[in-house]
Amino acid sequence: MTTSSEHQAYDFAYVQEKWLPIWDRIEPFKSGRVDDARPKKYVLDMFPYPSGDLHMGHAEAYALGDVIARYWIQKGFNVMHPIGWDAFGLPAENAAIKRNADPRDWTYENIATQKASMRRFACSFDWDRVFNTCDPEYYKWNQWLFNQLHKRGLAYRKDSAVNWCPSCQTVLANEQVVAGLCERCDTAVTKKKLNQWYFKITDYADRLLDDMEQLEGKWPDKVLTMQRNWIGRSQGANVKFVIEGRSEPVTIYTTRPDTLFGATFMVVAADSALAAELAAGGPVEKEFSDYLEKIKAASDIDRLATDRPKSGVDLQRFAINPVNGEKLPIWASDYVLADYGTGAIMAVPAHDQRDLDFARAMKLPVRVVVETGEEDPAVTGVATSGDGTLINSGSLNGLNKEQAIAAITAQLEKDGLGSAARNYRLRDWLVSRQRYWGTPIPIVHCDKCGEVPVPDSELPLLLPEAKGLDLKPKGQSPLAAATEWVNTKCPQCGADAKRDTDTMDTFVDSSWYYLRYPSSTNHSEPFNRAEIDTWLPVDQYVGGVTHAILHLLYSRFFTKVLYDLKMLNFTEPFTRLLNQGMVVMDGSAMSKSRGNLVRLSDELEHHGVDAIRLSMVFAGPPEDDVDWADVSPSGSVKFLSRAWRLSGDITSQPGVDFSTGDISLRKATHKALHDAAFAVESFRFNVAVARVMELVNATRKAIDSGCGAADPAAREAVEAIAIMLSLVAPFTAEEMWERLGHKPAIALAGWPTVDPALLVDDEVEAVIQINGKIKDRMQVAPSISDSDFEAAALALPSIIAELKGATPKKVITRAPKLVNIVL
RNA sequence: GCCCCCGUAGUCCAAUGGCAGAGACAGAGGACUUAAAAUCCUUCCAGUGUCGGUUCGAGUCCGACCGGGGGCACCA
Repeated sequence: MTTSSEHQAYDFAYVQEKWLPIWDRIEPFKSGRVDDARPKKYVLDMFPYPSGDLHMGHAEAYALGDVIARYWIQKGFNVMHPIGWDAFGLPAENAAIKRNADPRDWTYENIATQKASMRRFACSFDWDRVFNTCDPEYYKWNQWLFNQLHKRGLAYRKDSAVNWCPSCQTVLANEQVVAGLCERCDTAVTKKKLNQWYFKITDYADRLLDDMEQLEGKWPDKVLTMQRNWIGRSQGANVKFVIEGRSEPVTIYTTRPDTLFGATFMVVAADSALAAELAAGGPVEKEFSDYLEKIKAASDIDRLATDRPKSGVDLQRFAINPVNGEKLPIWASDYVLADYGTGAIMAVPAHDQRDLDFARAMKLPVRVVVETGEEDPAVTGVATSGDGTLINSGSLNGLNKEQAIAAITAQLEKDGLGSAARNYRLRDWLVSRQRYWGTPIPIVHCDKCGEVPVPDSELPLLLPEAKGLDLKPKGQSPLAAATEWVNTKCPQCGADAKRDTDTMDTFVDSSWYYLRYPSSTNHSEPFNRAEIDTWLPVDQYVGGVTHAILHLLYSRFFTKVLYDLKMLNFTEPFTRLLNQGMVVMDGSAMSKSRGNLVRLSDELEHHGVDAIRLSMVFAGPPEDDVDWADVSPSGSVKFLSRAWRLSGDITSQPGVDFSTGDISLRKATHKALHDAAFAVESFRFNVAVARVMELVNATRKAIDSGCGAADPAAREAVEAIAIMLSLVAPFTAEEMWERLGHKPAIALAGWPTVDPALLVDDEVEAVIQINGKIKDRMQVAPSISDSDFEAAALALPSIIAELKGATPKKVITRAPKLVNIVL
């Protein structure tokens, strides 16, 4: 075997091979031994989906997560940095269909591949805590949690028009429909009336919104905004309208009750039960059903077109406006949504653009009730939705919008005609899927007892073997064909019964996985309360912004449910969130079809693990996309070898007293340690790297033409460089550490204590300005007082000359950096 | 259409309201070398998208606009 001294050039391949087995033995990243007195830190990377080997995106994400985890370890924390696999889902199933194989085999093979790659990538994971969501030991608890939700009415079934992907042949959650397309395969999503399982996330809408206060400043604003928009709370009023010829009044929801006097017609959602009822038996029944057929045929894409002309059917029925007794014609149209509010609206064309568009198309009257000073909407075609003075509105006349809303809401409540109300854009979470590779829903359907949960003692309800099942999508779960599995006895009455054949959305799996890591081998409960209390909530979560709504919202929901079940003592799962950007090539996402795919394995082969990690971290702020075309992995190699070379130059012995070392290099070292720590804690990892580069440059210079290699300050500097580098380039750092005479592992060396005395400069260069323009500079002591500083500045010959005897109007002094003389 | 983020050298990016340049890539030159590579050193390059405002002082704060990116989108 070659020794490191024989390697006079930096050889990343040799260093990688050398240290991996040693680290395997030392296991520096095991967390949570019982006697561990260090304060805890839970650093979590979003777990990967095992869809092949790791790619460039993984490399970036795990490099960044590693900087954080390794930093806190160096700072003396007991860090848990676990990893697992989000292993259920469609890609495995599709791959299995294509190869006529078992999704299990494909999945576990990919997990093994990724795991090996992560080890080579030197991820600081605690390998003792690994689990996969497709392990029965894990999905058992999915089922257990499903039962908990079911028991409390938070998991329920209903008939509804659901999003249906004709290609995947499965239903999709609202969150999985992106611009009318299936998020997975980009097929246009259609609607289908089905009986499906839902989680009642809408019960938690207010808390999901209000608890975001806890996350302010700790999560990216962007994500908080996206979640707020997604939940979409709106404040308004419900108003009851009497319908001629119908015993029950119809309630409508509006955010503008102040415009009630301006309502000139009513619209009900064409696909609502109410519309069908109002049309039934009337003169327009045929016209209505034709219209309904037409809009059902339209895809979501058509529906999304903003300039689509308004359409509808006059139902020839009438509603009575409760405030003025006017008869309003009732129309059915698809521009009103059946599942928002009450599926019926009052139309105020003067002050709502959609209503105005409809009124103009159908030649319906427009009545202005809020004078905004703008032109008549009936003429311009532009609704005036802003504030103004109420007119044509009885007792509301003269009020502004806000006053009118308060007044009319109070009046309606008093008269029993309406009440203040809230609505949400958020819909309940559709969790059932008609596919094989997921957690079976633990419900038995019994003719006598109805929905009966599989008893906890019988969990996990194992997924039947894939062998012999046709996994091809056909609109019904493949599990339905597993007759032996489907046919069972009712757990309650013992009669013949059938199992539910749907599986759970894989987002159920990922909604609570972070709770499992502390207890990943616990067989008797999903997670252990004492361990949860020790480790949770997650201190730092790292992952892509693609999960800004779906995964993060669902996880927050689960946490709140579990809090209500008294299984947790916190209400937000992720204290801090960092969203890393994507790795792109020449400005666009990498893909095989684009021909701009960069293979991680090739990059690692050419430049080594450390250089790739360094390139990812140094490329820019972590939230920004990394354009691989802009980064220079060979530059990273160059820098690493420069740093590595320093470790071979040091001639002093380990343990030498640094305090006798060269003061200027010592100052540079302590400043770098201080600044790099600050940069890491504020997620400016690229800046932290720059600080290390600076110190490397300063140390090179000091050794070559300054204090020399034997000076204790040189050792102090190089040790600091190695420790700082260990966050980003663990192999190089470990090799440097050994060449410096230390034993592994540098990951546990500890961040050197910064001496505040060494952070103070002897002298600083101050700037003297006149009217904000720099006129002179001077060297001053950092501790100089404002008055001394000002006097010294005014005494400078150049300043005296410049002032020509004029008296300054004002002098702004910021010791020790700047004096600004205002004339 | 509404909301959010971002515009700094050829490129990627730094700069608690206080000297626009920390770091790097690319380029140029030099030292070393028979030469090259490697290494070391030196160096060119913008006044911060545009216009206005606040301020003693603005890349930084405010407003408008231009350009780029993202989210939501008939949610009454």
